[in-house]
Amino acid sequence: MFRSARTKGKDVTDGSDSRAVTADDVAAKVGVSRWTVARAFKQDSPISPRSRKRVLQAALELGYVPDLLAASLASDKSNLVALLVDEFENPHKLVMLEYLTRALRKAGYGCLLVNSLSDEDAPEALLSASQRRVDAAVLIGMRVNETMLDLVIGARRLRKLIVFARVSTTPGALSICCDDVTAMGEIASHVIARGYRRPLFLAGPETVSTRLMRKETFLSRWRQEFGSTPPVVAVAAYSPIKAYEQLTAYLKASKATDLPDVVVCENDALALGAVDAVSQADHRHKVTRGIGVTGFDDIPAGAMPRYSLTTYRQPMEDMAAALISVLKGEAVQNIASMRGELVVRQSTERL
Amino acid sequence: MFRSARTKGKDVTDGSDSRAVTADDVAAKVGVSRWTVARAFKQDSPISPRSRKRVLQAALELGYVPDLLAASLASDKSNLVALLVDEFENPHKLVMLEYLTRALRKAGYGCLLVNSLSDEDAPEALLSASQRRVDAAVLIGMRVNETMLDLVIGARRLRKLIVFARVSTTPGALSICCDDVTAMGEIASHVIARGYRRPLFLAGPETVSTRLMRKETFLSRWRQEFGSTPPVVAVAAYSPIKAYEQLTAYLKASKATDLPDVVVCENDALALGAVDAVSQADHRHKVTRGIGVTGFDDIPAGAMPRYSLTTYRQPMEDMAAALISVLKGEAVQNIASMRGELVVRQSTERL
DNA sequence: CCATTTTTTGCACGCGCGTGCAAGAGGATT
DNA sequence: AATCCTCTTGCACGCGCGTGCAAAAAATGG
Repeated sequence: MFRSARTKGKDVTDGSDSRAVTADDVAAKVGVSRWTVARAFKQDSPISPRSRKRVLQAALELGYVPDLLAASLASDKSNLVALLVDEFENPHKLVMLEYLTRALRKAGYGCLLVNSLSDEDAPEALLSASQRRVDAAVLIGMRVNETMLDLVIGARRLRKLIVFARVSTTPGALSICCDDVTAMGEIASHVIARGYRRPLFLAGPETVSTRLMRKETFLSRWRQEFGSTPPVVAVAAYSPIKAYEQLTAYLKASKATDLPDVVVCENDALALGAVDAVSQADHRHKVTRGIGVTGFDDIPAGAMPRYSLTTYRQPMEDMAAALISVLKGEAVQNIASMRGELVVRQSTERL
Repeated sequence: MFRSARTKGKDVTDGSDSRAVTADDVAAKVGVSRWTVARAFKQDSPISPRSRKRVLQAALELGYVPDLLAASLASDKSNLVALLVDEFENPHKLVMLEYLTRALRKAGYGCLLVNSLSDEDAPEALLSASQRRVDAAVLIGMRVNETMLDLVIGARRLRKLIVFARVSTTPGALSICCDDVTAMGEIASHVIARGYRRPLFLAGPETVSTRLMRKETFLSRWRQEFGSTPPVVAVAAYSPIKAYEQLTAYLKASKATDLPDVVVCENDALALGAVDAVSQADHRHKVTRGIGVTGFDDIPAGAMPRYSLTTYRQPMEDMAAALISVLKGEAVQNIASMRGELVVRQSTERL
């Protein structure tokens, strides 16, 4: 009862009252209204240079920064983008995360990373993202699922659904990726030019890889060129280990005359395993050392001298930039058919 | 002027008005108040089973889910955790992200992934996270920086600062990691037991690795055991390539009699490069094939037959669980000295 | 059947900031 | 000096939900 008026003031002694400083505090200190403070923090808003300077100065002293949460609620724009990832075994995911988080942060967006625990969990993952009012959801190397679409279209919480690094013809979902057909065409040409004639295609899980045109492209190109269809091995997951195991088993089971002379892989994760499988000392006396290998993605590990993997680099920088443009509502050219480049290394060097 | 009252209603025809459905909508449909709707979605709240059922049913039909953004603002609890990552070259980062995002999501937290672009950028990264009112910021394998602490302590926006997988004695920052001393002790014992006697320690960037006790532990243990201090090579970054290059250069420059018989690495990222460097055909006629290598982290690539790396696995599951406990405000035992396990593979098998 | 307890429901107020518009200040013009 | 225009500032209202408490309803006991 004896506590005087200053109890409510903010100069309570040590300032250990844990309330965060708001725009009102800054406004009071400078002697302007809260809205002027807000203007000082927003580019291109009508405010006198003098006021802005004083406000920013005071904000600095008080340690004020605008609360994006409140801003999101009020403006109905969160500047938050959900990144949905369904598996973390493929090292390329880390590369994508690096590029995306970098680009998004520079553009002023926050990233909500959502681990889509399993396939069935995907819709729930998307839902949990939408509950945070994200401006867009980006599926990183994931495919869209019917339930997910219903969710998006149904409850209108999600403004944009973007499929990154994978084609998607699903209406309502925008896809940012490079042109698999052209890319795999380049790989095929390279393989052919190097003189390989008995390719084996190493694909990912059937259900997933149907979405990638890589296999189709390679096979049909080969048919067209040589009239025969190369064998295909479908690996159970995009993981080097699995690829290693399955390819090793395949090689062991093959007759010496049926051995491939090159293994064309759907991506680098598989290719790393393939290189390992191929470079084993022997497979029941069959020499596989000279077998070539190609990948797709150009992950850092592939550049190691030990792998030295011939692969195809997707234009990540451009793809990330395209994402930003899409978020800002700008139109983007060739958004689903960007061009990358073939990276030739020793894994396709004939001995 | 002629538009009647229904203009404002929500039965405008096709429902294409993009406003998301709120608790009020559900409440109206069921014939209860908004608060009852809220209760239906919250565990352990006083609500009759009947009401809850009806509300949830209506919510399902309308496609309603609570808006976490508004909830955060109102409750001053965002259930959002910022994950700060400063580099994406170390594959172990992906492993950590997987464990953390999984555990956090299961516990009902969202993850804000922030790419701390550079060392100087770290404070700003942290600031940008705090602007979203995160309940905690987790530095993944990053070290705390003075400016960051000021920020945290100064503006009281950040409730918790957690350093994951790295020790930190900084007051105000809580560290969740395994006991480097014990861990490296096990590695040292293993190396000694295997009969290696001329170790080389491969460390990361000087400024960073001083925070890790691994180097110190190994060196002092060796001194204690044999009275001599092993040589150290500090690699410029935790990247396999860099490690490969620098170790290769070192081996080339060494006299044949000075070659190490084992390379003890600060982590797997370095160790992968080390294995590659060591297993080269020759270094100016010096045979390095038999040199052992040890790592730290147990990244997936190390398990590949080609590397088959002896390493130390951190108890990621427990560490993630510990993080959850910390977030919930529970006390955790041995939070900075958890136990992992030595994983022995062929890279320390004497020929 | 009424008093009492327990369960269930409703509500005022606030979280921190954006939007759109109107009022005020300052300068230039006639 | 009065007028007009431009630059700058202030404000009412709302975003969707949580908190704490009070009112209402249902259940219990005698």
